[in-house]
Amino acid sequence: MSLALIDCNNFYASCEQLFNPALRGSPLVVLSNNDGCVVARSAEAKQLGIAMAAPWHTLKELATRHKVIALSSNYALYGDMSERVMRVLSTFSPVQEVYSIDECFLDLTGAKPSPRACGLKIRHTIYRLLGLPVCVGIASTKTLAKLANHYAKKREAFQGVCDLAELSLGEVDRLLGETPVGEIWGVGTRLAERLSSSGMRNVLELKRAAPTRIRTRFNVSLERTVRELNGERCLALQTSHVQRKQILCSRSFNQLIKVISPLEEAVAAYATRAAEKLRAQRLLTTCVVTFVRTNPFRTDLPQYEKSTSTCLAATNDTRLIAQAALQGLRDIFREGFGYQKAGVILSHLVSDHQRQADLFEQSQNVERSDALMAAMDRINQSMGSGTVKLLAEGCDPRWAMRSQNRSPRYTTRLEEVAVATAG
DNA sequence: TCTGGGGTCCTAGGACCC
DNA sequence: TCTGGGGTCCTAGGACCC
Repeated sequence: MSLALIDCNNFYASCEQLFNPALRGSPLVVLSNNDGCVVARSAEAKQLGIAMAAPWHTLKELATRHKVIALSSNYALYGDMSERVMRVLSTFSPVQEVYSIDECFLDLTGAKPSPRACGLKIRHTIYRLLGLPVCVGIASTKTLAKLANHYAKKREAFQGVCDLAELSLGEVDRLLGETPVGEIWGVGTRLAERLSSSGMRNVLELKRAAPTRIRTRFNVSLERTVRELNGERCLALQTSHVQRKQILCSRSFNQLIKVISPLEEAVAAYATRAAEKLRAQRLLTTCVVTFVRTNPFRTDLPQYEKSTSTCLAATNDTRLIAQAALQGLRDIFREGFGYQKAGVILSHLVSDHQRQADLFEQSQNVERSDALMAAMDRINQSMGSGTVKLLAEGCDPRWAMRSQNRSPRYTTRLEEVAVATAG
């Protein structure tokens, strides 16, 4: 079996450079919501030693010195480019798992003339059609394909496509021996530390560990990882659309909030967004969680964190969901803290065609609710998000996040569309 | 002094991913 | 001053049952 992992290089940064070629060749970073952390870096920014997820405010001096360009994230643009990439990739194999916004697995078993040749063609095609660079890792399991992709990116000799099956066992083990254990998919900083102190510092050392022993000393997930490193498939491809288990909407504020009224506006707005996502996925929720927290980095200030959940008869009505979320907020709000973040989680989701008749609810009400929600969604889709909204969201959201340097939504807003110009 | 054993379900929290 | 958002899975521990 040949599983391929296709991953776009520096995806967000590459998207920005695609629509604004003047950005090419400069160190470029894309920032998270609220312009908080670095979430993508161009090759030049990586060379400066800028780490993934580094807080932007700690990099200001370095950035000024090296003229680093920082853009706010533009998810409308990245989401649209992602769809195009996935559509092109789907033509190379009937078996595709879209794993994240910038990567997918393809089953290239039996590809002619070889899986690696197919990988090279994929790379060439995506660049020709969409202008985005991708790398391809190929192996017999997902965990190994992820590693192969890492080698395809890091080692020039592979020319962007690495099929571990084309290497000898000795060559593979030499590569694994040179790779820190933290590079493995599923091994984060905590596990890497624990593995290191148990004498497993590189991938080869973990590969040679006894799976059952790993299970007792660590956990079942790491046992699967060890088996996958040895070519035993434990993680299946998720080719069909899997139903979400929860929908979350939360944001940090641009300043600490001390009183409840702006929190209420924010929670009403998050509940509204979450309900929109719920309807878009044709789901109903039966449990609404509201949470708030202070800024954990401000050790000089008193800390508070609390969540609460409310059960509902299955619904997708923004009004009911917002009402439940706001009631939750009033239950957990405490005076005397500076709140930095709030959020709404919808869980215990069910499909909207298995709505259970509520004895106390007249079906008429459900129909009217459905019609109202559909009308709101239509208006907001055609005339812009927030055209129709709950009064509870407020009209002047001073708590809204920063996004000071977002590029135009070149591909999804007519008034911001990219136009090719001569010269 | 010695206080069953085996099972299920739920929740909170941790760790990880991109 | 400024430290993301949206997910998943696993585990431990408590409550409860017979």
